[in-house]
Amino acid sequence: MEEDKLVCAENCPHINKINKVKEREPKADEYAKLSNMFKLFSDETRLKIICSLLKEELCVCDLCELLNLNQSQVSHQLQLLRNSKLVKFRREGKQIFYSLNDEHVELIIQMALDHILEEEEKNELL
Amino acid sequence: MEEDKLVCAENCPHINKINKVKEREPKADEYAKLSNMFKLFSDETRLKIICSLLKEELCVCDLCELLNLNQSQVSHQLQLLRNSKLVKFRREGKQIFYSLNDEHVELIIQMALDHILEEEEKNELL
DNA sequence: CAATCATATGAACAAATATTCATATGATAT
DNA sequence: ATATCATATGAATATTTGTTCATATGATTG
Repeated sequence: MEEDKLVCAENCPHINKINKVKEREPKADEYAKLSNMFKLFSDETRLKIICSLLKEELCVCDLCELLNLNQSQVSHQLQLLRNSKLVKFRREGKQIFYSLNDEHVELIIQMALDHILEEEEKNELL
Repeated sequence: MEEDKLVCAENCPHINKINKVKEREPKADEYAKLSNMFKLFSDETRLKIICSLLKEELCVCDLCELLNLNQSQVSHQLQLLRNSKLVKFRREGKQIFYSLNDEHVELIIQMALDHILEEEEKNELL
């Protein structure tokens, strides 16, 4: 998987820069958790589910209807979101209502939207 | 890909909620851009590259050395980051120096780190 | 201008992820 | 207790994504 030989040993690697980065980079397990978190946002279906739950507590078939997805698809994705504690849920009779479990999610998405909007503005200046 | 029949048509879908969500959800192309953006953060190798560039402008073999990856791997991942304009680069002789192209990136990662830390705190309370 | 260095790229393969279909579960109503 | 409804889950398949290996490119140096 990983190589251990240097690519351009003599002149290239800028050791002081590298050390500077190493000093304050996230820890190994933080990288893992971060990428897992972003993985949840990286599938469009899941992202739509997340964004929907941002505004309202919804049951599974609300999500099916809203996003025009079949029930299995929604349930599978919700399972992933549940496993990583991104959503919480409560049963009410036969239905199960899902909602978001964290306030950071909205901020993260908002930040990413800001980024996208800025990109679009840049492109319009061409 | 997608189903068009309702799952539980009579009683279940909460139409007013659904409409409320629909009113202010991101547009189709925004969803696509958002998920593509998060996809870039979702691979651990790429995330490490991004986090490294957060602090310092680095050349390809700095990244190889720092992250213990082979050159091809790094270049391929950098290509993805370039294509979506997340990084910029400049040539200096034989070397090519990469750096981040956007300030939102740091905020997004910081936000996600905050989320993770909060999760950890919650778990310690058990 | 040939050799070398740093990086990029294409194609083949491997691994991870999403979707589907069939079926299971657990709650309610009859 | 049986039927039905809303949701969950397992396994098979399809799709996407990452890694590797071989090779190409473009700049520099002798």
